[in-house]
Amino acid sequence: MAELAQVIVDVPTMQTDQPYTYAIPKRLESQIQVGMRVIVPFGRGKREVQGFVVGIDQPTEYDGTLKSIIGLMDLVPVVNTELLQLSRWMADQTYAFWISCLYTMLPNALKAKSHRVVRIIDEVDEQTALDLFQGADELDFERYQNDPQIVSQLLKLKRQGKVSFEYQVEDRARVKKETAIQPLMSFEQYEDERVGVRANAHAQQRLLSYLQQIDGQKVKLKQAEQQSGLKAGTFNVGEKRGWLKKIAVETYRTPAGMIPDDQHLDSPLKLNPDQQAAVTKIDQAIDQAQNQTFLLQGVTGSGKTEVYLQAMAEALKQGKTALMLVPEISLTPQMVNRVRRRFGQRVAVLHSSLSDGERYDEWRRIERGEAQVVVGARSAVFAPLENLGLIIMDEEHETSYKQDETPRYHARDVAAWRAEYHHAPLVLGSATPSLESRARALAGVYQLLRMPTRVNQRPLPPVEVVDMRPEMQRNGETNFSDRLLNLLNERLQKGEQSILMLNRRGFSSFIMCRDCGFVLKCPNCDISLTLHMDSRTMKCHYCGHEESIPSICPQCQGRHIRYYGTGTEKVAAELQQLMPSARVIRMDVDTTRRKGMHAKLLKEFGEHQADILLGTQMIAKGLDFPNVTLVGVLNADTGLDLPDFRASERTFDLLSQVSGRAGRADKPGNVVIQTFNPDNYAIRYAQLHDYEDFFKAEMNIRYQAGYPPYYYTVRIMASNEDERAAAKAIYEIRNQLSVNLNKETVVLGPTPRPIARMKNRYYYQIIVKYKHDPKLHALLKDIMRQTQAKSRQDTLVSIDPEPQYFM
DNA sequence: AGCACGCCGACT
DNA sequence: GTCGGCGTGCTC
Repeated sequence: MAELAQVIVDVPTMQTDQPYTYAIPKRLESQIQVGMRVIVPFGRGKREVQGFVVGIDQPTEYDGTLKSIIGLMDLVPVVNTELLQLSRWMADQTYAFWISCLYTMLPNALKAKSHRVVRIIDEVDEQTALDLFQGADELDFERYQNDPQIVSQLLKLKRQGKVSFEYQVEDRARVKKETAIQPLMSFEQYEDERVGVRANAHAQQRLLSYLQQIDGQKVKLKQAEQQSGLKAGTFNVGEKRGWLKKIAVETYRTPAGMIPDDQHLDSPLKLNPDQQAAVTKIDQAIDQAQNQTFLLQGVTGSGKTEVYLQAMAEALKQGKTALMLVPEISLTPQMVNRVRRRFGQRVAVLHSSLSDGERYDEWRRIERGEAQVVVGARSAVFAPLENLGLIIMDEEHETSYKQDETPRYHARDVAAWRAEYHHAPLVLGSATPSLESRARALAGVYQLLRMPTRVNQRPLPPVEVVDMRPEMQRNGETNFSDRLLNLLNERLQKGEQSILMLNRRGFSSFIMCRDCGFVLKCPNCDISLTLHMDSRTMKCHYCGHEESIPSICPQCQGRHIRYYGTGTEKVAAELQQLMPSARVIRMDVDTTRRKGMHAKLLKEFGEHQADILLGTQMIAKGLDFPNVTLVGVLNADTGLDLPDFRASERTFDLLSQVSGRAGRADKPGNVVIQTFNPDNYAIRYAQLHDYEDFFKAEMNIRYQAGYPPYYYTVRIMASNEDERAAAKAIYEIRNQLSVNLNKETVVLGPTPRPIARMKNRYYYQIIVKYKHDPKLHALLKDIMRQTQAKSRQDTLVSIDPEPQYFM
């Protein structure tokens, strides 16, 4: 019988990042399983925390007295063997705490919420009893913890032994219940009941017939009302007469408007030879349970999605499950519905816009095996699918697959791990693969599948690059070249639509004093504040600091404050002036913040309620509007000057993506790219739709400079409120790194981060570039351990393997 | 993280 | 003398 359990406790620190051994009380022995959440006492006080059972009856070195597990949070493990193993691996790879990795894999609803409660255990004088406790015998500590006076009073009472602090761990995972009716009689009994009902009580007669019809089955009340056409009141009468009873049944919160229609599924489309070749290869790997990684490189419009769908169908046919990852930004209703119409009820969708409850429901459907196809963004890579037969990652080059907070995992690596575990193929799809992946395909590590032609045989639209420098000289400061304006007007007359994209990467609108050059900066961070016209405030994008727009320069008291930079609002205003009759939909973080707004705006545009869709990067992906024949990029190069070796790659990707957006149906399209760097190679090759030559040029640059994919990289960051302490910490780390590493390994820095101060903390960083350095991993883990332990002087050290940005 | 233990200054 | 400040180290 099980006696000991190894538990990872919910205390995310380096010192507690290890299993703790607990005794299993008799009453739990038969129920407890690895992967369940438990409540355990932890620490000297009466603290209770949530933890995960990661082992049962494993040998332990610990020989102190063991505490006992208090209770189980789950009836069934929430983490299966695979995911438990994965979490362990992920913690190791990302230098994160095991507990953080476990929580990252699970829906938020399973996170513990612990409550501190202060309870009176001895006589307290009446005054305090009234003032503090308002006559009750306990109070919620969380509500008063920010009031130092009350806290000190409570602590005093505690020292006197009159109150105790207790913990309650609360499970937030709520299962939604719905009312259903349960028939209580047999067909014949209902027939007998008819006698006692007046003949003109039609509703009751109909209820009896309905109850006979459903033949003892439970039916949800809402559904019963619909099916029978009876009112809720009639069912109440039925309850009183003892014909039926109302019960609560478990149900799922189906996200609004997403109810899949059952039997009217789409059939697979006919494939062209390229698609067919790709599907055949992938199917083969599924059938033979081969852990092969494919790089599916297909130009925009080459029909990658159809390849995914048919490959997933094959996995299902084999009785396996399939996982499809897409960037959050392309998880549009259009895309989701396409999958739903192919696989119907077997699909679960994991959006970021789901509420915690909805997400938990979808997760449970997957976990119970009710859904065999999962579509979702980054974190869906942890979907608890069993028997995985295929993993697909669309737009594999997207940077959003890497989480930029701990645990800093890359969904591609997790997907690769899971594919290996399940002996399943992994398909990475993109029109513009990351250099890393394409290089691996070149080396034969991945199998390259190409789809160079578009499904509709239509050539990619011609791309015009407009040099904005002469435009500015001619027309003064403007966001619109004459050429673009002409084309826009032309579309407007023809009743066709246009998309305008504003590249906002590393870019924001700010204000500056024309007299003295003063720029309003955040008091906590080293960056200028961004102008937000909708709320008429200046905001900091890093810490959220907000203040009003000054009308007088705080430095020289001058009155010539000017707005600089370009936001969608400003462009929309200019557009309105230049083309008064055009109807414009603006799409950016401000207009889409509210839930459902994103979809609503797109729907409006799709219904041609507007002529021009103006937006930021978020409009670049996955949209497919047949009536759009013009795509304009207002400022192609704002990302090019950033101190980031991937800047060119990102610009190329972005321009390639938008270029595919025009003229997909039977109308020819135009693409206009406005830029101040018309000769830049990223822009040139994007204009020519030439990935191959871009790849070659960029690889050459990476080779020269020693960047990925020729080198691996790790970023080490140290931060502190005190700048000197942060600097000191990073130099100490630098010293540790100078020993023991390979000759080929390069340590860059330390340097202050490009944004050196954020949220009132100073940041320093080191970048390590290496090809093969077996000692580095252990050394970095060591650095983590030491820096966290070292009397935790408010210095935070974090390690980011393969950072997406160096800034 | 959160708590106890422990060692120093300023109060009933 | 003690109350209570925070620095230090431990949590099965």
